[in-house]
Amino acid sequence: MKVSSLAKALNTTPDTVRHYTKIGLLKPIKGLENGYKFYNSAQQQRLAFILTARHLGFTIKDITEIFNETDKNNPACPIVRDIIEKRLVEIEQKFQQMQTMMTLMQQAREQWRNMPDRAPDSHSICHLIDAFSQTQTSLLTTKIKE
Amino acid sequence: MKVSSLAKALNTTPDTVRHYTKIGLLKPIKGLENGYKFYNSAQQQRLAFILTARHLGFTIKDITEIFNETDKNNPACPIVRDIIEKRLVEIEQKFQQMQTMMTLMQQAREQWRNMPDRAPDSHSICHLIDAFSQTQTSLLTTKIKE
DNA sequence: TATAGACCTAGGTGTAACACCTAGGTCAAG
DNA sequence: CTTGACCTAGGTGTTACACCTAGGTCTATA
Repeated sequence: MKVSSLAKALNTTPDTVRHYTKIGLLKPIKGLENGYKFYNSAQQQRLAFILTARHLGFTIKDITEIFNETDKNNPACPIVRDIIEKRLVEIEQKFQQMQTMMTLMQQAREQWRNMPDRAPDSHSICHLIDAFSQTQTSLLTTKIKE
Repeated sequence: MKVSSLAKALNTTPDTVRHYTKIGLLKPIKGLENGYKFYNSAQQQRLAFILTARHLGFTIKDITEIFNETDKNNPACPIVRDIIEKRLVEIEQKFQQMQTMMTLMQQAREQWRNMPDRAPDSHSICHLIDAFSQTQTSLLTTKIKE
């Protein structure tokens, strides 16, 4: 199989296949005459593995480490279990941060509905933004708490 | 104010201040003798603005566009309202995607608890990962639906 | 006054995982 | 024989900084 057919078969892009090849995750056979790369079914299996792992939040580095073991016939399972724990901690944290930001943005949108447009002046570049500065929001929080 | 004191004052890093300066968002005055950069209160205001906008999910490009207007004394409010809408759509979408991935990862972690370690063989690199391949999961979904 | 320690500069590199572009070679069909 | 679809290697762009380097500056102290 050549690049594009492999990509199509596994529902990804030729560029992605080339990328994985370039960084050594896939090892096609190079045609002697024209330099074209050919992927056999073992390589197809590898690509399928990579795509699934990426789908599960594994990084390219993670996958490289896994292949380092499996290529020596060592089981990857222990590493895989470790990795998912790490990546889950990370994603859960990012998820929280994202939610926090999203909520703030939604608050801003709502609050701004009732605020007029205003030209910038010496003490404010844009009062909409100003209303959400750290100092302003802490004042707000304080007020709410009172 | 020099770089570090400005950074400290607004609770950010000297590198961030230098970065914003390099890309033209901040315009300090350069000391003639030693080339040190000095930030006045207008620049401090700009930095505060940038930090708040970043906090609200605005990109550097967004902020650049805003300054393009405010520097001509045009109101930034209409742009600001537009931007938050765009960024909210984006973040809400990413949030969903992230949640989907996170849920899948959590499912994997649970499911893997009951699965043994296994060495790689010719038809499987790691059966834990395999269990979540597109084809496998669609089979699973099908089974569940039946 | 010499020096150490804290600060500053400009400029470069690294990050993640590809997407996209370029210039040029290859292949199959009509 | 040409056209169109495919391939190659290699380079750039994306985001917002963090970090590093080599070298100059400032200040307090011994």
